[in-house]
Amino acid sequence: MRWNKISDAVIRRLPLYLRVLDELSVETDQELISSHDLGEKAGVGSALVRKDLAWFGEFGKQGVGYEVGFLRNELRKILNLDQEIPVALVGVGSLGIALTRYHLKRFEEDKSFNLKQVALFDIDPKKIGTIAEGIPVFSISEAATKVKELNINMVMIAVPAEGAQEVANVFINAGIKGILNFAPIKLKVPDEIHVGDADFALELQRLAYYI
Amino acid sequence: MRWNKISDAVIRRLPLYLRVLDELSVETDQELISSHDLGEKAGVGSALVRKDLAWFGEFGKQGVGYEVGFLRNELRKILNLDQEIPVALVGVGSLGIALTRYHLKRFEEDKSFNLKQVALFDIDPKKIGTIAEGIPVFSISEAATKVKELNINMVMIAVPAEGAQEVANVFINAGIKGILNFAPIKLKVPDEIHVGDADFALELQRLAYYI
DNA sequence: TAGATTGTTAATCGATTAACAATC
DNA sequence: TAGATTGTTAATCGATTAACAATC
Repeated sequence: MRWNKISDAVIRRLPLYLRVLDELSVETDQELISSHDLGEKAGVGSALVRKDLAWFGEFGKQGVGYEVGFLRNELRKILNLDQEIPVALVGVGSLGIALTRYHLKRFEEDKSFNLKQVALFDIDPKKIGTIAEGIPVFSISEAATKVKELNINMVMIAVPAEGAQEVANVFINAGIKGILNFAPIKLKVPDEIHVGDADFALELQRLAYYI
Repeated sequence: MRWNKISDAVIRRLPLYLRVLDELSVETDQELISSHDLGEKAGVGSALVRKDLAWFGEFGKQGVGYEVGFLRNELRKILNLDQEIPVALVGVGSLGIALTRYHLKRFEEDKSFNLKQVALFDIDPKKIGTIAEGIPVFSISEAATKVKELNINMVMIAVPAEGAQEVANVFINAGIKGILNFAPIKLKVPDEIHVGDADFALELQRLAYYI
């Protein structure tokens, strides 16, 4: 990476900060923010905010704080969100469709959300070749071709648990770098592939503990 | 709680272990599992598996391992999943509907997923009073009544960001204990309320860093 | 100048891992 | 009995917080 081995705990908070800065620049004309305020809005201590940002540069001014627009821009660059990132989704079921709609809405509304959904994949012949929510549905057998053609480097997997590992393998072989996995299964992937888990059932079960 | 102050990091792994044990008892007739194997399938070190479980009791036998069925049962009890837990969802948009379908499927297929969706809520008069996916849609103004009547103690919030905090407030006042929040906003809640964040856009943005 | 807030170092806190005696 | 694996303690590792000199 461009900065050597910054902890994932740090990276996870950057989108949180970015979200706060986006809100600020849309909803207010506030031009400066302190680490204290930014932390409060993001749910993070102010010292940690400063430490996180300091990994990437000196973005603030002593006695003043951080410039909202500038910091927002820097965070976008760090997260590669200053360019449009093509993303695909596999599994055109009701969850897949809903995620796609939600994604499209987010892409329209939120200027920093530069992840563009460009392709859908499924195995159902009835779905392949159709257009869903304005996005073409391809066969999973076309993965390698389409990943290259459309420059896709991230996929969301929204297929049943049984198929998820196989789908992951196919797309990893096709050359993608990141997976957001909605299936209730622990994917086995090579070290260089990053996986985000988005199985909301796990989270619900965790919350049940505290009832 | 029944065990005093066990770290949330521990609690988060329990549903992971439970998922592995569920698979095992459905797909194989394996009756014993070692902390090593359980850890491998859950993506956790074996020492940590033993330490996590040891917080709640002595569930294993030296030289033998853990009984799959027994441990599964114990984990269910610990997570309160040995009883049906009534859950509601707020926001009957396409995301809400998809989550509901997914939830219902999961509830049918997965014996340990004892979280039952019993009510939907929305503000749209056209939706209120209807039945979606077999579940009645109530007005958010009925929250207090329905939460008591149906014994709801967890809600999933799938409304736009602008409305999420207000919805959270209403349901917290109605007496719920846990929130699974799909809206892209940091909810402010009292200490005793537990919130799970399920904004998949944040996770996608994180993954973008590693491209 | 006086007040505020950064960037950074040192101190603390918590979580994971290693190791091993106990024992099935 | 010999081999395996637990439960648990001690060691390590990493992440967060406190504190403060530098400086806007």
